[in-house]
Amino acid sequence: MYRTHTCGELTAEQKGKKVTLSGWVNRRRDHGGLIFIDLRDRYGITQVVFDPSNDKDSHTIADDIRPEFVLKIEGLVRIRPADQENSNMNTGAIEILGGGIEILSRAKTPPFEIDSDKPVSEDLRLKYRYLDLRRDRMKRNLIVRHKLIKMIRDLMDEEGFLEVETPVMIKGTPEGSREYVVPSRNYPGKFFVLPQSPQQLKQLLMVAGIDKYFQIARCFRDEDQRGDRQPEFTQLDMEMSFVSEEDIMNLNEKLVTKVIQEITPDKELVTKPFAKLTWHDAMSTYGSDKPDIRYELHLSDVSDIVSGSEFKVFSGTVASGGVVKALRIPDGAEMPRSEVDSFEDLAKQHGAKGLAWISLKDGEIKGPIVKFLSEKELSDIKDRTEVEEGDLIFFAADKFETACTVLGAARAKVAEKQGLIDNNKIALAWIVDFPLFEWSEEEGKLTSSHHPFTAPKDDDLDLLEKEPEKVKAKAYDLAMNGVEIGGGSIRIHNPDVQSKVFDALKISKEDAKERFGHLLEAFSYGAPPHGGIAWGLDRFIMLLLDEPNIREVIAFPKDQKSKDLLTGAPSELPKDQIAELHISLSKE
RNA sequence: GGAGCGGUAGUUCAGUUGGUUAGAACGCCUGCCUGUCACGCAGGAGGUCGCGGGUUCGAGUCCCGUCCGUUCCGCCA
Repeated sequence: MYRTHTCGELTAEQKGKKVTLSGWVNRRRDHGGLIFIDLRDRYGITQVVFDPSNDKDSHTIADDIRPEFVLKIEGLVRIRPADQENSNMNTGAIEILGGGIEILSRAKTPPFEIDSDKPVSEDLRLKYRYLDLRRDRMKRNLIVRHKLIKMIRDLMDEEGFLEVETPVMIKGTPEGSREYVVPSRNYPGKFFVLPQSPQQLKQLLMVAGIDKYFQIARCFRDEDQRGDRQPEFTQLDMEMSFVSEEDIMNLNEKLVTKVIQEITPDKELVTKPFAKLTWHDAMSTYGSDKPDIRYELHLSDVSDIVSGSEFKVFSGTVASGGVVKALRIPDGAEMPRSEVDSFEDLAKQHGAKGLAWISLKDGEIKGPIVKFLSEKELSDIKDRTEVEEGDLIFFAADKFETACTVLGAARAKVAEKQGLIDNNKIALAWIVDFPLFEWSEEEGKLTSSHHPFTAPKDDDLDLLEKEPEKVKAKAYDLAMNGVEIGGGSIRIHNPDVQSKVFDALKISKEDAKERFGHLLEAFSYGAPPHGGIAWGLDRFIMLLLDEPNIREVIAFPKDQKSKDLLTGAPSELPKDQIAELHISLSKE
């Protein structure tokens, strides 16, 4: 028998008991006479002491062992001597008097210290992920992740949902993100793809009458990575029949709230109920469609004030249908020039041509653009932005979305710099009334903001043909502390509406049939009104654990170039295997 | 595809204006130590300064190129 107990459970209650523990050597302290070994497993750490006067042989072996050796240790549980308790350890009241030691496995010196929270570069951690996972931080993250997913499964079950697994090899329907492609040995020139989400399959389940479906679903996207994106990631995917937007939001609000309260009881959920913002208001007020509403700092719209201004950058933008937005930076007037420049760089990164500013110092308005603005304009701007002595105001003049986004980025940067963000708070906001379509410069046509099955608002149905860009969607995103953690919609179940949407997207009937025929046909056999939502589970866990990126909550993540540094994937395949798949590789 | 930051000992980093033998901490190795728990003490080993080229009497340091990592933009229905 390898163990009678784990390394995390022994207390004074087991005093005098003969026990066997197995685990890794966390640390060894050799006092010449006494040798202390901290033995570690998934559950905790227990101190073992080897005393030559008690057992000479064990002491001799203990002398030879090193960190990360795997040991089986037998011994007696005993209370530590007075004043020798360690209150930092769960097992700190006791120790094992080592009476037998077997080296189950020797270990090389690890490339980084396991028993330390000192930073280690991430490529090294990923290459030796199995060692990284021994460390407290990652162990904790995996445990929390497990708890959270188990809790979700239980809650969904209580709500009457059925978990249904959907295939991971599906038909490619190029629309949106790039798909990972799987060749098929039996069908030359034909391919499966991995799902970006189980979207169409869950809608088919609604047609099948499953009514309330959910799945902890692996999804795949062959796009460039970010701190909160991975090529494969996990969604809590759900779909319901006979529901409204409110039904779905209410249910999810209940779930999210319960999970947060259970998993992070120390955090304060400051939005009860969740905030609800229209997409337009979120953009206009916070400069983001996933705003962090833990702090104020609102954008103002000064378009009307400067529409007739001599400053052509402003008046010209308004004349051509754009807007002029303003962001007040508290105490920004003392900002060094270099910092103002850094905001301008940020603005340019987000598509702005520039970033104008004025400041209020000693009761006087200063700044390079002041001379172009009239007294009245300046005083109206002061009133509108509620600027105070010592503040600075940034202006962005551009198309609505660009102007808002630019100042939204500035807003986030200011909040970060000025420490306005309280990490013990959680703020959740529903973002609703998204535009159904958005203009794609690249494709020169409208594309779906969400996906082509998203239902338009009932009131906007008349606009579908004439002014599709004004149509709002029955869609909703959930933003948590400035991160999008979920999104969904009511789907179209009416063939007429669907075909109008395809028209607006310039998807021909043939095209639609080729790509979505299976779904459209299914809808012709009695489709219930339905809708759903998907959470980005990794992101959600990341936020709850205060981790800076999604990789910290995934056991074996890819790096930013979508490589697996541990196994070396992706890798080349033998020529005959390639040939069998009817693929030829282009030569550079 | 683009931009920023980074790459120096096993690890995390420092390295001044270009100047002798490239340092620190932790880790590792050896010895001593019977109550430590980040044990302590003494000693030691350990470096292609990512790679290639250039400037220079002299390059970790400056220039060019390149590779890798990371963050952001594009992209992500």
